Amino acid sequence: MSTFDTHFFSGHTPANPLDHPTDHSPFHDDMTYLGHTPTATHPSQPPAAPQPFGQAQQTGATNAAESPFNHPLQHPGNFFTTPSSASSSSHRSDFNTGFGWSEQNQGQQSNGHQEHSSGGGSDMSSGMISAADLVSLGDLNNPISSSTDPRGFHVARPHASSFSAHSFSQSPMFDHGGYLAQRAGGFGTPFTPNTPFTPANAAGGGAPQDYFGSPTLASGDGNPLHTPAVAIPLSNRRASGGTARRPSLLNQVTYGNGMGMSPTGHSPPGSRPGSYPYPESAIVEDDVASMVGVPTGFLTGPIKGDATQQAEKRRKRRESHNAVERRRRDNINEKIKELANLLPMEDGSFPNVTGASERRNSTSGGDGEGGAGGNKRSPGAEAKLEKERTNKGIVLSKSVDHIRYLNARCAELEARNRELEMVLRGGGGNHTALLNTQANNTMPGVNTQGVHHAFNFASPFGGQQNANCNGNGGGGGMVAKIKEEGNHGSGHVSEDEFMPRGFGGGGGTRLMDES
Amino acid sequence: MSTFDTHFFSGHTPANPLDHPTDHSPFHDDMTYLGHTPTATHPSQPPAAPQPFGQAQQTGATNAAESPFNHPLQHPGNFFTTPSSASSSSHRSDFNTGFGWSEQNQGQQSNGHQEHSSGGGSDMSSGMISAADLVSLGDLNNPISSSTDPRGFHVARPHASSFSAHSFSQSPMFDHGGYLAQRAGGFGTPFTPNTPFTPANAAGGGAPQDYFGSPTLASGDGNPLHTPAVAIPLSNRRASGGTARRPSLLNQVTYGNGMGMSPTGHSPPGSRPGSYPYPESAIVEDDVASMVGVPTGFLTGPIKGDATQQAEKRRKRRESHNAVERRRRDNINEKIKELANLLPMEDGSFPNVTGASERRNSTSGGDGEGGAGGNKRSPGAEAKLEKERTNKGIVLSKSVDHIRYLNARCAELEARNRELEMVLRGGGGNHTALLNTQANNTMPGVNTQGVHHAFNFASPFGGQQNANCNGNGGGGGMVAKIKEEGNHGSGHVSEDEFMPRGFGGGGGTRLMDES
DNA sequence: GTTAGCACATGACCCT
DNA sequence: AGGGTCATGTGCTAAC
Repeated sequence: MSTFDTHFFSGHTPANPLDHPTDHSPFHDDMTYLGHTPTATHPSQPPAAPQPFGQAQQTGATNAAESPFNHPLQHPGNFFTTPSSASSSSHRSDFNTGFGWSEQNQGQQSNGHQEHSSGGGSDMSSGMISAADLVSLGDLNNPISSSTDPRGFHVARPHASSFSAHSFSQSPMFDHGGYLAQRAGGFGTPFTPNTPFTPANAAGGGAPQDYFGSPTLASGDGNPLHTPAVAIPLSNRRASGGTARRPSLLNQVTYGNGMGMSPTGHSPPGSRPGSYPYPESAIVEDDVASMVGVPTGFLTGPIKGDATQQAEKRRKRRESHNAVERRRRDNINEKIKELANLLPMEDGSFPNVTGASERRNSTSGGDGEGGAGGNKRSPGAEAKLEKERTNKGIVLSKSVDHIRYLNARCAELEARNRELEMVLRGGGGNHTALLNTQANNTMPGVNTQGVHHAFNFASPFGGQQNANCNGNGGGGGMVAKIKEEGNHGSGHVSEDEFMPRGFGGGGGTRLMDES
Repeated sequence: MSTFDTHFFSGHTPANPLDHPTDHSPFHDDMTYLGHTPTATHPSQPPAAPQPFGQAQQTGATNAAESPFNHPLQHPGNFFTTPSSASSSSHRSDFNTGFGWSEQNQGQQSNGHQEHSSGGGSDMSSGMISAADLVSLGDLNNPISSSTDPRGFHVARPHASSFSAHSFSQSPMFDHGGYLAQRAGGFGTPFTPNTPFTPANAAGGGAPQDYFGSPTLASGDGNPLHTPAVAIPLSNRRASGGTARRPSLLNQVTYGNGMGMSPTGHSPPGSRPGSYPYPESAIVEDDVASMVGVPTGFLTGPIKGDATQQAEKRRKRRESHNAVERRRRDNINEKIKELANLLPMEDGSFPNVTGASERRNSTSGGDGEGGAGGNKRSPGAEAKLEKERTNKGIVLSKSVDHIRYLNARCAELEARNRELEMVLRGGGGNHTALLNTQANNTMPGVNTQGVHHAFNFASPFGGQQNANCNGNGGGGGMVAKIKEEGNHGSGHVSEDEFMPRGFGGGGGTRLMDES
């Protein structure tokens, strides 16, 4: 058995019925009805050799080829619609151009590994000072020592950070802001009315240190004494905040309102996101001294020796942790993006197919909707569209719906298969009836053919999810049993009224549990 | 057209072929082969009335009924395995008990709406003081005015917060830490060696204020002057950190090592997570004074008037923003949890089915694996198992795989359907051949029956994803075309080596693109 | 000691 | 002006 073939919950093998006194598991049902052995293997099936995680899926691959939707009736595909787009529904042609998903992905997939180290200069990017920092400043006789990760006072001088050169290739794809411009702009980013004093433009405008612009190590002079003379508003120096944020390539193409963007805001195709140092936060003594308004001498003395030790430790740990956390976030975002790529678009196509955006861009005026919209597309439409497209909550919600749909679809197909095989086996002589009657059944869900009676797939995402991909055939009793047990009594978890901004009932998921 | 039926990318209606000069869209393909009109509607299909977002899915509902896996060969179900469990693969029975997923969800879904307000006392929970706070303290003649969201000094006295009573029913389900104990413990939580001085136990141990224990408003005396006399280590008072963290019910059941847990650490079944006030961060003047070690008088004078104005504004916005952000997080987590519930377990069952955990708990020793493990299950096995189970990255990755599998499965079923219908239509007379030969074809992927030749579903998650749920029948050319276009050239986005900790190749997704 | 998981609060940005 | 989304850094925890 492979190292990776470990089963976590495998105490009871499916072959052992003793472990299933009341076996609801669909596992034991007859999948190979009429001798048909499915060949589609589940991803969990083969004990595959260990693979790099990021390569487990092919983001940006032929998602359209995976599309289960081919019929307009079956797949309106309005996966990415929003309630806020209600006003634009009258002229729908406003939104059919400039999607550019594939281009963005192309830009994103260039070079995989990216090393990044913090610059040498004083770390301006994240100036959060914790209360602990201050209390230890004022009350050094009361050290916090019992913690497993004791915090000391941050008197660490700016360091040539050992940012550990973690490799993470993904870039966050859900950046809806204009950080790209500020980041990619680097030094030259001009001040804009809306971005008053970010570290990026602060460094670019006045301070000599290049904390964000350079992807290489120690772009500054490395002299820790070079703390910026200009009093940078420290509201932008917080560690936990929008500072030192990596650009997002997803919106790189579509986002183009130019607000605060330098001409070089768009990084060239070859360039990479994540190529910024992302310096970790570190409080410099001088900074603190100026912050609290006490003379710098207050910080000198025996304090410094101990504090620097602690601070160095803390700093190191913080940086490492930040890198780990960043990788984790990137991974999650990557997965969400893959999910988004697996979801069908409004027209049933898939976002990553090459040519999809070209199709959308090509003949925007040629629609038959009576060109109400015409070309009066607002400049932010694409960005908005992209936002809706890449909203994490929406993507996840649609993914849930999509899986449920696919389950229902599989169940339907299997029922149909069983039907056909039964007829073919010679059970019923009504071949022509089977083949013809359903052709006229254009209304989904009102199927009265007799076989589908156990499953109403008209609203498979309604209250009762009896979509079992192997259908359970005529034996719908088990499904109903599970349904009654698990659903009505204990279901209905999410009761809040929360709806993310861009999320439409557009998903079309209709709940019948509300009754 | 409903308000929610807006199409974002709908400039080209599917009915208009002019918009698709080179139409890759599977939309136009023949889905109703042989007159079979699929009834499974896509979630995006009906222009449903707007629904509360959280109700769009039924978390914890009859997920098992949606299972597409019925055959052991087709679904090993080792979705939640990890490489770290390699050592335990020899005695797999160690991990087959105590899952308790359904119970946890039951506990989580009790009452939906939860109002929470910050307590009246001084806000101890989050004591982060930003650099901006300090710079405005020390350099008040240099106000930060250019920002659209200027930060002032936090001199706001503890306030009966207008925490805006946002309702959010979800609770975070991915809390792998022991926060629950500390939180639920509230007052009585004893000090533990590893949790030196959290606000919770600090409040419980010495300070009279009940900042975390009470779900109701202003559980303290409400007197803002009652700042704690004891010098609480402020390293635990940071806003951006683990403070004021809501408990997670997902691990509530399984997490039981008792580390730092009060006897009442486990909230009763009827109780709710999220019933803690989650006070927003606010720096009190006295706190700051004590923090920086300057006399309180330092903060008095003309400073206070201006600062309080600013601080109040900031505080309000911060609280609102935090609430919004919290809702967003909860929503995302809720969706991920739903995805997790849609994923099959190792044995093919689904986590939320009532009785699943009982099944797992019932006869752990009855496996036929040769009870190597026996009962030597480590106490943290369940927690660990639960962690693996609820790892966000794993869930998302598995979801991607699962969708791809379902697509492949649908395509396979449709091909089979087409096959059967062709035979039934009278095309080929080899009824028996069709019905019998595949029965012996136990090796997936080596199907040589002729119809499946265009699609090799043996490794549908390999390099080329040609799993189209409507199969495109004999016209596999289009799929191949898309494949060639979109995949090899622009695919392969994720190239990093990152693999989340608990994630095994256990997912089994094997990539063939590596060649 | 290292790595990883999570929730959290926050700043920046966006749109309405 | 308010609400929303995002990335970030952090503290805490567990596991290796």
